[in-house]
Amino acid sequence: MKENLTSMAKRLGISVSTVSRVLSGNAEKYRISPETAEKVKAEARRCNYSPSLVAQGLRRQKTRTVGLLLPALTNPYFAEMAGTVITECRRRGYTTIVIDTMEDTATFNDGVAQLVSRQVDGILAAPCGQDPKFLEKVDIDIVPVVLIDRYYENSALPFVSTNNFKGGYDATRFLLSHGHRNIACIQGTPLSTPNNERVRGYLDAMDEERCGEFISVTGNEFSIQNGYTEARIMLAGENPPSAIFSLSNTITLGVLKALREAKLRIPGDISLVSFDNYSYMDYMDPPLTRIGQPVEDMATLAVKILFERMDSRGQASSQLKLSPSVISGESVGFVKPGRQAGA
Amino acid sequence: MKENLTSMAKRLGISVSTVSRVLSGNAEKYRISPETAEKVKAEARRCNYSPSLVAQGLRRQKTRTVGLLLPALTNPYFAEMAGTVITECRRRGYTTIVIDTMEDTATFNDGVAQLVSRQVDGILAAPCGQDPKFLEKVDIDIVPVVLIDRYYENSALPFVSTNNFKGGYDATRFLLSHGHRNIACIQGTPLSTPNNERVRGYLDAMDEERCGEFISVTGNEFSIQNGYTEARIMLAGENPPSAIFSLSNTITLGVLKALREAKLRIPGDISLVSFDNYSYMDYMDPPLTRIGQPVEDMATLAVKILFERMDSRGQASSQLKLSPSVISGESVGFVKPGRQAGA
DNA sequence: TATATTTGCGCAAACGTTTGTGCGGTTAAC
DNA sequence: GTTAACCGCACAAACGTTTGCGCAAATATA
Repeated sequence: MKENLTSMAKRLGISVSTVSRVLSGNAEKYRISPETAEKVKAEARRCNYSPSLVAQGLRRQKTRTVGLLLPALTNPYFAEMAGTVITECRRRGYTTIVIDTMEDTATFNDGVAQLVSRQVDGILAAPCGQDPKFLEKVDIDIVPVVLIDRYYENSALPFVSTNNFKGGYDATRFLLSHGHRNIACIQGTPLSTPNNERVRGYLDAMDEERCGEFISVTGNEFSIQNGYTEARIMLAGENPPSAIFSLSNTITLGVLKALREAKLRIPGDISLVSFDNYSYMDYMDPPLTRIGQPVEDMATLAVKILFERMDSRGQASSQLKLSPSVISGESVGFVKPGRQAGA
Repeated sequence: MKENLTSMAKRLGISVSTVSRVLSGNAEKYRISPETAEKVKAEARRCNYSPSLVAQGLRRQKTRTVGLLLPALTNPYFAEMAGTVITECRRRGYTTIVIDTMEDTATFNDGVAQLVSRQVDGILAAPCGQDPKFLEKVDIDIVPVVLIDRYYENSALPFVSTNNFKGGYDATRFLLSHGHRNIACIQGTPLSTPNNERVRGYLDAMDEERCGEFISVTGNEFSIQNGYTEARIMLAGENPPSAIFSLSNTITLGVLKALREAKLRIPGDISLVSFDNYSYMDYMDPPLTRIGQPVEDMATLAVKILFERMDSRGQASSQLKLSPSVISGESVGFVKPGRQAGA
């Protein structure tokens, strides 16, 4: 049942090399006669032979496989990314090994080691941890690496990411333009580039508008729980914000829970802008105003760049930040001018 | 930089076999002296050797890899499944190759062929298409297969799925118990087992309550678009339902869009129950009443069964249906008794 | 007819492991 | 002082491919 070149060669009474050459499409290159070639192909069809990609991988030192490391597939943002990457790789005849690193640096490093052991031809990663050294070493010595979503500040590793600064900035400006001044920002893990860039955008916008006194950045995780906790603390404080800028879809769900418990109406009592975009957000109460990331474009581009690097290692390292977009919902209201002027 | 047994053996002045035996933990089995063993291990650490899993795979005819085929990673239901499967496999020292079949039978079959070529040690699949023959053949001749979520009616292939019949039945009974009689069901792809079982549950419940005259099953795809279209048609009809039973999260989003456009209030004007459960549904307008599937349990169990079959091929084929749960939201209202009695 | 070229294909090494077998040397048994 | 048992390791084949090289026969050239 498990056919291989040898068994077919034996049956045909010819050598393995001839069979191999025919089936790998090198018949004329090696001057195999059309008749022989046809016989081989027929036999291959007959016993529906499929080559062992393991053996091929060993011999060719190419596995036609790429590795994908993501922090959490349960996050629909990364799930969509994974879907696109897998499909794009498939289009090119490559299969994808996915590793869910669970936001854990050890698991991440382990995963990279696994991929190297498996001799993948390229690695796509949203890294965990702050130290680029390991990945840089892998990239230089072993196999090309392209980062996606998250990247390292001081590294030449190529990446494709959202322009998170712009996202943070635009979101904040959107709130400012509606008269809000006391705008609180609830962040995710403070160690990741996307988070820090979003915060920087928020800070810049606030500063531009001379709202330094209202600046408030809290939270420490991209999770529902974190959003809930921070929102509760905030609402219990003495000068609660008129608007919240939530840095992820998960945080937003937590915030919503807190607001609902506090019986606050959106946008009547408080306004909300969230990072990330999913169709369900149009059906929430109220539909959310949000910052959409071009997930599909990012994934497609990252794959493209990875394959370019796989083809020829000489490429200049591209570091791309794609623009996010503001998607209007109904979760942002106007504040009467002057109302918050005196803090 | 890329170390292997040979290079290390050469440097140590001993044979490859000895190095191999030490590093694969068979030192004492082959009576390698502790001193030699230590030297080898030290050298391996020094040049941080990691074995080529490709070569190992070829020699051992085991790749420590499982293949996972899913219809659409963009669906958070499958994304969560993928996450759990990947993590469970990782726990056991296996990596996972994920294939997104995009609900396409050809892509699915292709994917299975790929996995076979790559000599995965086991396959986990939510199949596309109705013909179990191919997969059965693979399962018997090549590598164990376990189905997940979707399965074949007349096949001995093991599977783990939700008890979709119960889900459909419970959902319908829930609506019936609130006085609804004219309950419309919007289905997904009519060729998949989950869909058909859910519909069967709906039909059974309706029949039990002698509501045969109100039975209405429409739609043909697990998509937002389908939900939207069918809901619109339904509302334009002459005897619109008082409740809708939507067979997936995606369909539900479409239904919501249609209802909103028609300015119908939930549950005031119309009630809604949806299959699938996500935390965001608690924050919708209104929070949805829904049927939750035990995704994580399913995935964990499926992996468990797969590994049992991988260990010893003799296992009895287990076919499991896990119970779904009704999660109460606020999208179902009471109907005044008798109101719909006369159709 | 003798030489050169081409045609069609097989040999064998290599990719990096694993593992059955066997060999020389030390130690034990008698 | 034989023979037996054991210890520590090396040899080589195998897993299923790919591919450089070369060989014999056929054909072309002179």
